[in-house]
Amino acid sequence: MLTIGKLGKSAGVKVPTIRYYEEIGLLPEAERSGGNQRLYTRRTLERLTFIRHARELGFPLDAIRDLLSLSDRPDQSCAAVDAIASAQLVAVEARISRLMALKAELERMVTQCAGGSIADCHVIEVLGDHSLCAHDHGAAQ
Amino acid sequence: MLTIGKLGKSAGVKVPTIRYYEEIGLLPEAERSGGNQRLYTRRTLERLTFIRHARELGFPLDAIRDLLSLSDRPDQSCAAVDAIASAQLVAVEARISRLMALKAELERMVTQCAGGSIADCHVIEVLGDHSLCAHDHGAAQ
DNA sequence: TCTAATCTCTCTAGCAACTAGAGCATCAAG
DNA sequence: CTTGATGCTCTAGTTGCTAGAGAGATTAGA
Repeated sequence: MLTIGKLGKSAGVKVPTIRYYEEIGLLPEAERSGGNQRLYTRRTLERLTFIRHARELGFPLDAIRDLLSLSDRPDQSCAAVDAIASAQLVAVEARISRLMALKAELERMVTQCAGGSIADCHVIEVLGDHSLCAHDHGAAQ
Repeated sequence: MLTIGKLGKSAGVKVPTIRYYEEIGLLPEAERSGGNQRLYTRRTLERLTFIRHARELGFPLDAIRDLLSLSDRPDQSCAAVDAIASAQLVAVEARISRLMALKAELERMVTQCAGGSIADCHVIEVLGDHSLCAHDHGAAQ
């Protein structure tokens, strides 16, 4: 059995985060030692590692919750899993394309800065007037 | 003078957001009508438009606060402005490259999904084991 | 002029996904 | 047996808003 600290270290997740995951029901309530400390099995380590990896891949906790409950039903079709992952892929692609537009605009702003006084600063000017933008960047997130 | 609703419509910012910006000191406290309703000048509309545009470009509110106070000192050098914009550019670039790694990994996961049962699902498998990843994606965001 | 619809006001609470800190209790090592 | 690391619970803070309650203000139409 692992204490919360060892579990955190093994999975690469901070201790308060583990308690948070328990609180929101992403991890089951842990067994307790005589002194009321949480004790975990290897099974929970796997589950937490899964969560951490999915978080690294940008999945929101709600999606992870769904993925976890799906992974507990190994005999079912993985279509639902595929749908969640595909949705995440679409979301990531959308964020990338928005960020590319932002990047282009920021580069234009910065390279056109003549390094003079703020009164002539292209950056300030562009920020004050969207119509000076070359690209049609939408709202970021 | 504009009411908060008209100001919001003109600048493309929701009414509660305007009040929030006032609360955190990003907008000055508005004048009030006899009936205690906020009244704004064209000057505030410009300021709010500036804020909205900077937000669309992904600047955090703290950076916007700095940009605004810099833009109030037109005679100073725009080096500080440039630094803020460049930092934002770097941040955007970093997020893009992280997202590209995520995208690659998600694509790999999704395309390798054979469409069978969850027990054989590549997506679930990869999520549970980071060493199956081809790319070294870091943490998202 | 009255009234009904639409603003606007303040206040609190909530979202995601944690992080930080206070003030204790417990545990392992020496 | 003590000491330092780790653990516990609880509250509150982060970012940038959004939603809702319940009340007052304003405005357009009849």
